[in-house]
Formats: sequence, structure tokens, C-alpha cells
Amino acid sequence: MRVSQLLIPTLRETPADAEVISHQLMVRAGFIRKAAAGVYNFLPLAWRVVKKIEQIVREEMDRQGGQEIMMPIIQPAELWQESGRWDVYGPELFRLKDRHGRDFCLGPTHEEIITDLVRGEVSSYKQLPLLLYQIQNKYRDERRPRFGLMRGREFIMKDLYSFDRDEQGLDVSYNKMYAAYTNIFSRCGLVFRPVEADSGAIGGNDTHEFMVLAESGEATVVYCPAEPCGYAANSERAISPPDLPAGREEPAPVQEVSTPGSRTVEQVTAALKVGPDRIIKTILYETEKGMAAALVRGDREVNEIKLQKALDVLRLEIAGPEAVTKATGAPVGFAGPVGLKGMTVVVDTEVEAISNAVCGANKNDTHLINVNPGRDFSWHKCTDIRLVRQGFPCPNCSTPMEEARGIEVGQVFKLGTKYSKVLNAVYLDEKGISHPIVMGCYGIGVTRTIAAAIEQNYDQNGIIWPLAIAPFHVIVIPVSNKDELQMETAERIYRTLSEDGVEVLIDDRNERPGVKFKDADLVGYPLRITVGSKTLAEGKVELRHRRSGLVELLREDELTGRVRDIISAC
RNA sequence: CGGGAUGUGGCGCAGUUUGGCUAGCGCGCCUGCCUUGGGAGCAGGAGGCCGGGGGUUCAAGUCCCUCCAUCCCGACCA
Repeated sequence: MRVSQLLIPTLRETPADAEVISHQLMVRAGFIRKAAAGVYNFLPLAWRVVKKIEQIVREEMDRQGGQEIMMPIIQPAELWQESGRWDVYGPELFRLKDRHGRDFCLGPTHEEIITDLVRGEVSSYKQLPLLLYQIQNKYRDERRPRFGLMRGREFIMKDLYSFDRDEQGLDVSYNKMYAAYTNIFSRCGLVFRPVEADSGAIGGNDTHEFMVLAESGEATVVYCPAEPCGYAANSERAISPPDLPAGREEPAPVQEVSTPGSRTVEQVTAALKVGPDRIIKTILYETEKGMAAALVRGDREVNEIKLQKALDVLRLEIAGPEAVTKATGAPVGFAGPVGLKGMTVVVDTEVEAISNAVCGANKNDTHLINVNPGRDFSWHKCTDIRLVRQGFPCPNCSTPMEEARGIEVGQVFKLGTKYSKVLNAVYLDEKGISHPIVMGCYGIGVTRTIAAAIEQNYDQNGIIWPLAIAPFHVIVIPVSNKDELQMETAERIYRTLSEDGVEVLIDDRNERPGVKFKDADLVGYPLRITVGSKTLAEGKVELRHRRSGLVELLREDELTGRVRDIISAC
């Protein structure tokens, strides 16, 4: 195709409203344009990349026995009410009514729809296992759409659902998808890492997220650097063995001490000359079931995902200053578990093991010392609610762990019978006995993968596409449009490569060479063929590699073979 | 949800404090000349209900009210 006829509106300046590099580059290089916050037009180049990724996804899904289908974007509220998620999903669900006033939503995901489909069509063990997938637009009314394609409100996702007789079958399906995802992201040329993850609102048991490692990632990954170990988890999920004292100290009597102005752990540490590991931090939360208190050691942070699970609540928000004062009788900074009433108390396993601890006294400018869990206060639940950070020991091998940022591009879930039970999707076995179908779901954010690929592949001049997902493989640039020999040569090369199946563009615009070179770098074509008088005099043309900047001087008759070799090597 | 900022040709911005006459600049776009190895030059041009609505005033891009949109930050570790 000809650059003169394609819509590739590149910009010289970085758009003012783009924050992350992938967003800036996709707008500047003419890939996307915004239609509304978190909603984008995909211009020809971007759409080609989408189709490339979709094709890789398709091939790997089909290879594992997946069957492609298409499900509706508009979904009836009844199904969501039946699964219970109409009320649970919250404001992220785009809701709408038809002219009769009936409720619908734009699908953020398709568990309900597909379970409904399958319950109607599958009734025998002979029809299982079944792997169905689609590549479809999804809608989530994000609290804060941002970062271009990374967190949009409309996005393209591949979602596959597996249906099996039992857990063993689910394991097989899960492993197939895990393998497929590894292939997909490898083929896309991405540096990624599968990590253990939290199952979140969708519900379920085992789950892994596929993280593309990048500074701009919104998720934190904690991993063990020790070679054979390989433990890696989303920090929402990560665990680490508790740091427990060797033995219990002799409990001393509780005592009030004056700590004027000492609200933070750091201040209390300084005022009372105790280590933060002796301090019990009491964080108050509001939930739909009332107030809750979370107790962690002074040198730890609360993992709200773990806490949410421990409390079994849907809404968990840290309490505001007024709520804290009302509940404890003291301003923020002096909350403590002793004598705390009217709320659910969850203590971290490390807190339970502290002797003669320090905590807030629920009284302004006052702390308590020599507090002993069990003796001086009780709790409703004692479990791991700590946030695991860099330096915490690995749960497998105790090596200090490290942290990295990641972009979640895929997730594999074992749903089990969560949806099949509530929606009554069952099959009959050989003996005619009815069982709920065992399900799994597996998503890949196609559009987010594009953003992730750019976050990992760019330089100061623009995007550097991995060959497998580049919008075009090669761009041919004649230096001067007025030079007949150059134009003829460029056109001939363009034709030959086209006929050879190479995805090639010719920049036939009547622009000065600098403009064409800048645009080519910005858009990020992996290969550039320059036809100019300098080299043509020796009967050669230039083949330049975008990533390395390496230039090869080749005769025209060597060119096609060389390009084909490079492309087929990917 | 809370806080902050911004909204002026396609893009990036100035002008708003202190109201005043034909609303500017750079880039891009169109025409012509010229030029052709890293975003050239000259000349001529097109393109703007100054986010919407309401108000104050002789007069509003500029002041007031209100709505909308967009971006950023925050949502409290006691």
C-alpha cells in the first residue's frame, strides 16, 4: 500500500493529554484517536496490529481445541440477576434500558451469557470437554479510565470458557490455556511473567495472571529471584512466612503512657523507644456489614484484598476521620484494639505473636504499653492480612523477594462450579446422574496487549514493533520523488516484495527525506528500505533495521531473499 | 466520590490579572516557485458561534452564576 493513500496522521508534537509513553506514541504516530474518555477510534495502522494479535490468539486457541463463537455485547439483566452479579458488580457495569424499560447491560465479561448458552445446549458427558471462545468488545465503566488503551472503558478481549466433567478435566483445560498464553505472548515478542493472582470479583480458585513487565504497569509483582524457585505473585495475593519472635516474654501489666502528637508508627517508635515490630497498628474500615478493624504490626501494611476476603465483604473502604473518632472516641492516630467495641476485629498472624505490645489507647495523645493479645483483647479472626513487599522472605525458599511493575495482559481462572450451580448448568454422567459442569475462564486483553508491547518496545524516535505484530513489515522510501531512477527502483522493489507476500508500504509522498525518515521511525516499521542516489550509484539499496539501527547495503536482486529470511525468522 | 487544573482553527500554545476596535503565534493544511539523505526556504491563501447556557455592561475570549467535557492528584496504614 501507498503511504500517500493511507490515513496515517502523524503529529510533530506530543498530545497534551497523554500521560504514558504508549498512549503518546499511538496518538503521535497516527494509530488511535480519542472519541470519549477511555473510548478510541482505531485507525488503519492500529487495526492491523489488532488483527495481527487476534490472529495469533486464534491460532493458539484453535490449536488447543478452542471453538470460536460470537456472543452479544448487550446482555439482559435477568441473567445477571440470576447469577447475583447485577447487584454485586457495582458502578463499573454499564447499564441501560430498552424502550420498554427493561434492563440491560453492556457485557464487561460473558460468564452469564455463555453459561446460559451451554446449559441449554449441553446435557451429556459426551459433549464434554468443551472450549468456547470469542474475541469481542467489552465494557467497563472504569472509575478512572487512563493511559490510553491500557485502562479504557471499551476494549477488545479474547475470552475462552472451558466446560469439563470434573476437576481433573478442568486441570487439563487450565494447563492447555496456560501453555497457549505462554505461546501467544512469546510470539508477540513480549517479556512477560505468569504470576499467582487473586481471583477477585469473578470468584474461583486457582488463577494466574500474565504480566508484561514495564515501569508503567499498574500492578505490583513480587517474585523470588532464586533460580530454581520461581515463586511469583501479584502483591494482592503474595504470601510470605510470618516473622515470629523466638519465644513469649513474661507479660507485664498494661499501662497508659502519654504520647502527645504521636500519631504515626514512626512517631510512636521515636517517642517510646520501641521497634515498629512491637507496635500494633489498628486500621479502621467501613463495610456493608458495618465497621471493621484490621490489626497489623507497625512495620507492615494491610493487604486490603486479603482483608476483604477475611471479612467476606464486597465493599471495603478505609474509615474517614469522623468515623474513626466516633468509633474509638479518639482522633486518628490513637486507635487500638483494647476495649474496642461494635466492630469486627481481624488480627494478622504476626500480631497475635507479639508480647508486651504498644498500641493506641482510644484516647487522645495516649498509647498503651505491655498489651498482650488474647489477654487484653480478643478478635473475630486471626489470619494473614499483610501486604508482602520487596525483601520479604519467599514462601518456598525464604530468599528475600523482589518487586517489579507489571501490566496484566492475560488471566487464567479456575471457576469450578460457581456459575454452573447458580445458573443450573448440569450434565448427566454414564449412570444418568446429574452434575454441575466444572468451568474455567481465560481472558486476554487484546488492546491492552498493544499498549504493553509499546511500553516495552520504543526509543526516543518512536515505536519499535516486534515483527510479529507490526502493522507492516517493511517501508520502502525513495529519497527523491523527482528522481526517476529512484522512483522506478523503489516501485519495482515494492512490487516484488508485495508479490512475495511481504507486508510492504511505499512512501510515495512528495516529502523531503527527513520527513519520511522521521515518520518511519515514529510508526516503527521493523525494516526500512531506502532508495537514494548515494547507494544507487553503486547499484545498491539500504536495508535498515529499526531496532538496532543496523544498515545493510544490498543489491536489488539480493534484497527480497534477505527480507524474506528476516521475516520468516520471527 | 473528594480535591486541583484546563477548555481559544487539525495539533501545541499566547491573550483573561487591569473588559475596548479587524483574536494572535508556531506546526500542520491549500496554491505557486524552489528544494530533496534526518521534520528546508520564499510568496500567497483557507480555516475560529474563544466548551454550552444564563447574567452584568454602552461593550465580554476577558467579570459573575450554572452546566458539560477533558486531564491530573487523592481516597487518609492511625
